[in-house]
Amino acid sequence: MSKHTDMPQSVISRLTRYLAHIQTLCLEGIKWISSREIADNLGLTSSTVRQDLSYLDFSGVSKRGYETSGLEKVLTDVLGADVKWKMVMVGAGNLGKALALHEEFSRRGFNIVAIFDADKAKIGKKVGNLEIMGPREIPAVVAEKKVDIGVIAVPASAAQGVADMLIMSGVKGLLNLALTHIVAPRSVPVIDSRVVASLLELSHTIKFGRRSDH
Amino acid sequence: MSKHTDMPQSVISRLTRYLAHIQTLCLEGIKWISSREIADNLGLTSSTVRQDLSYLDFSGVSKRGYETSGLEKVLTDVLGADVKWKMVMVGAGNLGKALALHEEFSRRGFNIVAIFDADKAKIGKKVGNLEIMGPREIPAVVAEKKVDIGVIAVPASAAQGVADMLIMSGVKGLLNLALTHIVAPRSVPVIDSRVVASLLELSHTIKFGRRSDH
DNA sequence: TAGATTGTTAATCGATTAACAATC
DNA sequence: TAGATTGTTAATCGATTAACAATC
Repeated sequence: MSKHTDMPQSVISRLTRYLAHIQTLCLEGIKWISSREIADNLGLTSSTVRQDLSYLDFSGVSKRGYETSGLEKVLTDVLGADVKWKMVMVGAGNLGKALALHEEFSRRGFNIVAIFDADKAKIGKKVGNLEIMGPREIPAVVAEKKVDIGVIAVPASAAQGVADMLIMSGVKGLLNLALTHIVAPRSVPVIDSRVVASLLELSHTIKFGRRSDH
Repeated sequence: MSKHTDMPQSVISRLTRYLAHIQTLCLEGIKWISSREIADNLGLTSSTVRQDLSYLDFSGVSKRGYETSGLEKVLTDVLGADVKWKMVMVGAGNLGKALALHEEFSRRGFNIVAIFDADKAKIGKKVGNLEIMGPREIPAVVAEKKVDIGVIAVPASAAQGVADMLIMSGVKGLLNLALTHIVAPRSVPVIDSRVVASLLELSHTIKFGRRSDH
C-alpha cells in the first residue's frame, strides 16, 4: 500500500486522465482496453501507460489488456474519488461564485459547504443556497463542519493570509486559484489551479511558435 | 530570438510565476532582486531561476541581481502578456459564465468577445454585456472579430466537436476546461486547465499522504 | 498453437541542481 | 579591494521510452 505514497506527481496527474477516460469507456459498455489504446487516446506512449498502471494493485491480462470496470475501481480508490470531500470557498467574486455553483465539483464528490467574503456588502447574500459569511467565521465553520479542503479565490495580495487562516482552522489541503505562491507546512498540500497562467503559456506558444520536435 | 521557441514547457510555466512575482515587486517599488530571493519566494532553487532566466535576452548584474522593471518587461514580452488577445467562450454554464465575467482575464489582456451555448433556452440571454449566441455562429464570429483563442467550457462529450469547430474557424489556440483530452493539429496549441483533475490530485495526497522526501 | 499484450528491466532523454570561474 | 551574485558547465537525478521475456 505504501506504493501509493511513492508515486511521482507526474504519474498521479496522468492517473486522473486515465480515470476520466476509463469512466467514459465504462459508460460506453467497453469491457477491455489495451495500454496502446489508452495511450493513443491521451497522446502518450503505451510504455508510459503500462509503467503508470504498474503502481496500482491491479493487473492487466496478456493479449486482452485491462478490464475497464476493475481499473476504474482501483483508480477511483487511489485518487480518493470515492471519498466525499467537504470544501469551503473563500472569495465570492465571479470566480468563487462560479466554482461554488459549478456542477462538476459536487458531481465528483467535492461539496462546497460554505462561502466567505471579506466585503461587508456581500455578507448575507446568497450563492446558490449558501449564505456568504465573513472571514472571521472560517475557524468555527471549518471545525464544526469538519471541512477537508479550502479553496482560495481571493486577490493575490490576500491569498497567503486566507491560506494561513484556513490552515490554522484545520483544513487538510488547499486549492489555490490566486495567481501567487502559497507557503504551507508540508502536511497541508497545496494545488495551484493557474487558469490565467495557462493562458500566458498559450500566448507564448501562439506568439513564438512551438518547438519543432514532438 | 529562436531561443524563445526552444524553451521547455517547464521553463515557460515557471516564467509565468516569475512574472506574477516581479509585477508585485515592481508595484512595491523594489528595484533589484536576486535569483535566491526569487527562488525562496517561489519554492525553487536559485540555480533553477538563473538557468531559466538565461533563456531571456536579459542579463543580471553581479552582486546586485536582476533589475525588476527590465525583467518585467522582458518576461511580459516573451509570454505575450503585452498582446491583447481576443477569446470566445463556448459553453455558458456556471463555469463559462463565470470565466467570461472573471476580471482577471480582461485585466491580463485576454478579452472575451463572444459567448456561445447550444442550449436554445440560453440563446439571446446576456452574460455581462455579451449576448449568448448559438454555436452555428462560431465560424462567422471568429472570422469577423479575428478571434485568437477559443475557450472550451462544455461537457466532456461535446468538447472535441467544439474544438474541431473552433479550429476550422481559425483560432490559433485553445484553452480546454473540459475534463477530456482534445486532439488538435500541432499548429493549434491546446492548454488544459484541469481544475477538477487538480482536486483529484489533492485528494490522493490527502488520502495517502505525501512522499517523505522533498 | 501463434500472436498480441502485459510487466519490468535497462537505456535514453531531459530537467534540476551543484559548483565555480567571471565579474561588478 | 573583498565579497556577493551572476552565467554556465558538468554532475546528478528522475522521468520517459525501448526492448523483450513472460504469458494468456
